Amino acid sequence: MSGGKNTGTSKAERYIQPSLLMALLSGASYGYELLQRLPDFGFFREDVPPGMIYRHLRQMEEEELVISRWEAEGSGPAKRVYEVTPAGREVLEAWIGHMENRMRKLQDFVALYRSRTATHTADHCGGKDSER
Amino acid sequence: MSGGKNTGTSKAERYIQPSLLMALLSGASYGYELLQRLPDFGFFREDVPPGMIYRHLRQMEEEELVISRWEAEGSGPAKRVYEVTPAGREVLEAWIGHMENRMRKLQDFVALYRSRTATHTADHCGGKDSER
DNA sequence: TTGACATATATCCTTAAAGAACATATATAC
DNA sequence: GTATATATGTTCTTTAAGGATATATGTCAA
Repeated sequence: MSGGKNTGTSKAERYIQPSLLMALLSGASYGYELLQRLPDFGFFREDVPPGMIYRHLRQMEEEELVISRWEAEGSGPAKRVYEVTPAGREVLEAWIGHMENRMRKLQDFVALYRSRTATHTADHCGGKDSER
Repeated sequence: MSGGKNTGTSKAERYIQPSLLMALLSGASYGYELLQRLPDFGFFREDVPPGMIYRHLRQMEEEELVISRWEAEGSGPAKRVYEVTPAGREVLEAWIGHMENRMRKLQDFVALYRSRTATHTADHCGGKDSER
């Protein structure tokens, strides 16, 4: 087959930025650790491409959503430890609003679908919420 | 301005394919009409780039999610009228499942945010599962 | 002490999708 | 017959994700 037929589940939005901000909300962290914590937020599969994380962290620092400092203490090579700024918190808050808005739209869409595909075989069309 | 600072609301997923399938669910239609109906589903702004719609319709036909026929009746130029196929219905159903899944993840994320930013000014820090 | 391995960060390249501009064709009204 | 609204289609550019790879450093064992 040449096509491939991606049935239904195409590439979804990753929400990388809000996930990173959320992770940093509970305390400073660094790229390598964030790599392992990010999947917990639900928007990633198990393996997160490292380049993407570092790229985003840099970009976020440029936008002053986070600040970084080098930390040489501890074992292993030095880490660049990031911390979220007040501006970062605001942006995360905005992301939350954006997500709630998105949730509402998804809910409306699903509800519309349900109402349009409701089984019309019953003798009466009583409630529209006869689902499991 | 050099930076740009896209604060919080970056480019969101458009859900073009499910929107098109949904629109066709209630009856056959064609590109030019769909252009005007798509914003009703909430995932588009007012103006939908026409090229995008035709591109998607074509691709969906190649995947056999829709079928088209030329219709010369009526006024104006001939229209390519699309109809959703059984396979298309299945894919829409899959999209709905995907959306519900996404909704759940968004809900979890927002709930997590709320729990982490809850005002800690209260006199006790009870359990970690004090969610409503 | 040196070689292997885990940790940690950074850069580059390719691909896929969106966005936008542009091109084509036809029927109808004037 | 010419202008305009309808209708479809193509092409180009930009952007972000995904993936591969490069670099550097500390730890541990032989």
